[in-house]
Amino acid sequence: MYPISYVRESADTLRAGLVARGRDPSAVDRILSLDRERRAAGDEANRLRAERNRATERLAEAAKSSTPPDDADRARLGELRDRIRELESTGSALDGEIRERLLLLPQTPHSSVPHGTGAADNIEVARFEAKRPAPNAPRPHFEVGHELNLLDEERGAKVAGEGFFVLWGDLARLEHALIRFMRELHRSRGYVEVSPPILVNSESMVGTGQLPKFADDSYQVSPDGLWLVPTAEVPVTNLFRDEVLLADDLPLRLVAYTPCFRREAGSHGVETRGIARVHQFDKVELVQFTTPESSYDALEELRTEAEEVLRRLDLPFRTMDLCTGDLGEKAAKCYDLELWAPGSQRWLEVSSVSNFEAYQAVRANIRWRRHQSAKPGPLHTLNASGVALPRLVIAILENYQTADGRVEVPPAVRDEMGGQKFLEPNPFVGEKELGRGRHSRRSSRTPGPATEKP
RNA sequence: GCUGAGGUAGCCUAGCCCGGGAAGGCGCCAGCCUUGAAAGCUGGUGGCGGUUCCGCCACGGGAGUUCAAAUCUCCCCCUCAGCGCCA
Repeated sequence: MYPISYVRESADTLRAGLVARGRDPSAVDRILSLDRERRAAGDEANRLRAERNRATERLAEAAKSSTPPDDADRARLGELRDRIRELESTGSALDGEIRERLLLLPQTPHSSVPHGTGAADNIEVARFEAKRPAPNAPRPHFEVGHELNLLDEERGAKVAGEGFFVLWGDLARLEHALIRFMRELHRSRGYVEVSPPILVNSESMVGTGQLPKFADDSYQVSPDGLWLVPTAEVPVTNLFRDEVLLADDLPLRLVAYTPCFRREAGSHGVETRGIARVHQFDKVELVQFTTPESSYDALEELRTEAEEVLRRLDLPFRTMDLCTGDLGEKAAKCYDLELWAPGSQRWLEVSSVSNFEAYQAVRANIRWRRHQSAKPGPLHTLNASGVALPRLVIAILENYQTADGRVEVPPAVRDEMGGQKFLEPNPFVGEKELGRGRHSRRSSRTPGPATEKP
């Protein structure tokens, strides 16, 4: 979000940013014209209030000295009150509409962002090949998961609904081991751990940009109207809403593990198999608060930090520099980290590394000051997944398969798994095998949409 | 959830009963003094708009009464204490 003063001063920059994103630049002009209306109403109200205050002073003076009040003043004041109320109510209606429109203006892309219209124009800026040999004829994660009775979408659907899943036995253990591994990694590299609320109020959702535009993407809980967080970014960034940080506090590096909840409205029917797109998942998230001049250094640091997770797990991945047409609403620049899933023959986005510049700081009123007597101004916020779990689990199930149908535990988390080298099958299955209901009649070898190999 | 007390500038506090220009202290900034610093003294120190100066807004948020609201009325939020409930 941009302050109205910035829109007045830098309308051309904003229009250019909208055009680069393939959006209509006239949104800026609509705001400017509402702003002119608003200021005209404000100026008139201001003049009338000045007149009112002077008449009121005369009446107050008369009351004090017990001289008779001027009836003309009283009559005029009645008129003024009505006219001022009128102007104030049109003024605040205009304020509301202006704010609404400001909240919907996307962040201007940074000058280094490649121009383009969609995902095809994103630029690969890094690629990592695993040191261990690629598996021979790998199968998709859900097949392996079902075979070992470790992955159970059927009971997830029964308990909660389509798009929910259950991990059993060693796969649940693996997930927790990965969470602990990532938290410890980031903590040891200077990130302070924080365990935030995962229900948040609407102000927080506006603060980080989920509202008002993306209300349909999140779950709202009745009867209190709180929201289940779609990412830890929301509660963690909002920790400092309406606060002023000192330069000495910056950069502030935070790491948080939370569940995340996404309605994925509009994506029904896609990716029904497996756990690449689900309504509830776990994620380790990194958040940074920085000074405006250092946020692009912080962006590279966060990218390195997220990539380090994948390197240590020895998983093949590539890093994409998102183009103007694919860049999220909030971000001035964004890298996506994509893991290669050889069983499904596709790239899986496991991390978005974004610099929001002042987009969130203005919405959430998070400020900093250079020294104690300096005027506070908006700081810059950034975040990176470090990383999202279901897709990481997918990549492990597909990259760590062995020829005899087992799945190896990545060496980096073996200690967290009591030194265990392979995932053991889950022996308890009830009357039927886990996860075999809906999909059991399908072919046992159905790779997803193929893309290029790493 | 109930009862009570509260919310005033970065922080602390007066004003509220009984309506009429938001006072004071701390902190911070500048100046004076000083070799330097402290102390002391003087001034400044919320936001917006036009800019020597002035105007408007601002007392948790909103609505109302009134010529006029920090002050009276109503609704909501938050903090603290006691009680209740509770993993």
